[in-house]
Amino acid sequence: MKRKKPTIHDVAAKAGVGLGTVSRVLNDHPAVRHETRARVLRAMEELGYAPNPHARRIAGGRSYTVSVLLPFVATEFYRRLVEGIEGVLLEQRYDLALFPILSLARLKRYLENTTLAYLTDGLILASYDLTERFEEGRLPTERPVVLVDAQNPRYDSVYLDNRLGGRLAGAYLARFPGPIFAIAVEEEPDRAFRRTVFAERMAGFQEALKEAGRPFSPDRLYITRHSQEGGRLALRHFLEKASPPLNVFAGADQVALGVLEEAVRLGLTPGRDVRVLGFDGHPFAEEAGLSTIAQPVEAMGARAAQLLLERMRGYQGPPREVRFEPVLVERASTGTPPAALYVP
Amino acid sequence: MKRKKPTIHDVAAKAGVGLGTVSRVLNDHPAVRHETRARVLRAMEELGYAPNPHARRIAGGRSYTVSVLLPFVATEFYRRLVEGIEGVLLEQRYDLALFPILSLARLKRYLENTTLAYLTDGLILASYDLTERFEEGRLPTERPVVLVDAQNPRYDSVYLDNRLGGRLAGAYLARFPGPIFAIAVEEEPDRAFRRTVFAERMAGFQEALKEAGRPFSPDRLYITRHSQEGGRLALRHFLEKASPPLNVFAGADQVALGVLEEAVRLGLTPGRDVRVLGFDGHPFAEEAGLSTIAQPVEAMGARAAQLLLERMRGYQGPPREVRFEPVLVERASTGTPPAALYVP
DNA sequence: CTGAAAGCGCTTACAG
DNA sequence: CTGAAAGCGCTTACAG
Repeated sequence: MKRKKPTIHDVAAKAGVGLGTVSRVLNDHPAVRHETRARVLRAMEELGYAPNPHARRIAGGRSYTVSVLLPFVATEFYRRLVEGIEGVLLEQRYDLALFPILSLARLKRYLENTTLAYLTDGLILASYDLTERFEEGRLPTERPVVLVDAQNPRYDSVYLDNRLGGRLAGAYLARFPGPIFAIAVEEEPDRAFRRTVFAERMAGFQEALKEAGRPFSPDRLYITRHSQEGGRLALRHFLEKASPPLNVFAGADQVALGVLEEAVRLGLTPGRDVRVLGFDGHPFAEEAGLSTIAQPVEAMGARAAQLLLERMRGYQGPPREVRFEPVLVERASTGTPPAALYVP
Repeated sequence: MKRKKPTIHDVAAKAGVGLGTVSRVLNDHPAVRHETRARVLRAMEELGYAPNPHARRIAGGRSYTVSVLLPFVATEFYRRLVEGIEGVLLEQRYDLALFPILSLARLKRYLENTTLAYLTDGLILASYDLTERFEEGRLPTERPVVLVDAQNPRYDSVYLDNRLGGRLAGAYLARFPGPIFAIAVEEEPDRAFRRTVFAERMAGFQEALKEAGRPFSPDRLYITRHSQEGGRLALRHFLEKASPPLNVFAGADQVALGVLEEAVRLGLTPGRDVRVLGFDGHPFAEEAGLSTIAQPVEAMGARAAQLLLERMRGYQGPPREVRFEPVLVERASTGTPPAALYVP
């Protein structure tokens, strides 16, 4: 019933060419005549050929795989990031292996030389601040490493200017009447990761408010974990301190969504009684009509993958820094027409 | 500086044996004299030899890898489950590849024959109810499949008796004076997964309460997402309906933790003013002194891995069902001495 | 631009 | 119990 999977030999025979030629077609080698390539491609098609990645790995002496180490938090941010990385990698016939870092012990194990992650040609490390965990702030690996959503002078780093995002948020909300509140997101203390992005957002936010002549008072800050319910609690808290209309900057879209949810539950009108501004620009924010500071997460992932690919191909230059800028997107939750871009 | 990694040839030469013998030692083949084995092992040690998994895969014609497909939710439950699975797999020199199912589209892609997950020798599917998504409730793959935290008559299934867990909770809380409340956990509607475990827990809970002569009234149920803040909101809600002391069953430890947190914030004493019972038996529950219905997650994962390994080795019998039973663990949050096991 | 050959590092019958 | 050989499905110089 099930015949054996076709191999490169079958393709070569069918196309009437040598093995090497088939391999070249597979690898997009330029030195193949157009017509030959077409013939090989057709043979593959007809045979239903799919290359065996393991054979490729042993013959090529590489793994054709990139490890992505990321915090074990299932948020939309990482979904988008992985999507961005994967897009670039698959195009180059690289596989992506995900290593959720459940603990620091596990991160170290990942880097041991007997482990899967180690057998990989390069790694992308997301959101991890290296300096505090490893000696000299270097990972114990000789493979190329690229950081994303993090920064370190020793590695190529792709990151968002979170402070600028906070500034955009502050400058924007300062235009509205009514008191201004903010929700900061706090990480679980027992995580292997400590992120500074939320603190940076808040710092930029307070900076901009001050410059606008509306300094932020600390008692208008609510701190919660990264959950929608956290946003609900925050709004309740704010409403004990002030009456609508009020303005809320949430450090993450998901939390902002909770503010919106609670506002509606309480019979308040978002965009009028409660103006809500999120941070992230996730797709669900658009559906919810949530104004937000959008970050190009997929593009950041893609860029990180490109930098890594270059390193894996031998690029030896000094560490590179790629800084992305967030953008304010206005929607109904701040009472403005949907999808309009705010240009200061 | 960096010499080439040693191969099986180097080991064979150093130990003064043939290639085959080294391979046999690697694979725990019984037909190797004890002394020979020791010699080979020593040679490996001295050389710092580590087998190349890719070579193994192509020579053996198998991937020596198991795919674990699981929902993209980073909870303690999945951390424990993966740990249990991995323990068994690594022992047998199998690798584990994690595939977080970000969407249904992605699940389908995982099963396509060009994709990584497909190249695997078997798969473990966690928490997924197949029947509603695929024709005839079968996955489009010919590899062995084992379900864990889920049940389907067509596949080996390893699961917890969640209803029993709910019953234990109900029978236990019925012993205490004061009103009884419950918190049900709801899944995000847009997830590719729909889990029935939380509903089963609640059904068992209400069943037991009824049998105890203390039927549960629907207005004492609060529904929230799986977050600690959800527990905080729930307790606030309950306190609007009744005064302490009151009893709360939370469908998940994390939510129960939020109840505890809020109780303390409000100056109430857990175990006296508010009795809280969780569900899961996660390590953090012990630290928090949280009474809970404990499930042996690691053991469930390990069992699933064993069943799969048997199938991969050719076992052809009919689908097997392995049912695990939860256990009530009493701690301070219900006012009882820590770590005592409740035996009805 | 293309073919034939060597080789990647293992596993697996097959003899002995 | 053990060795020598064939083979897994590719990639990569090397000729031409």
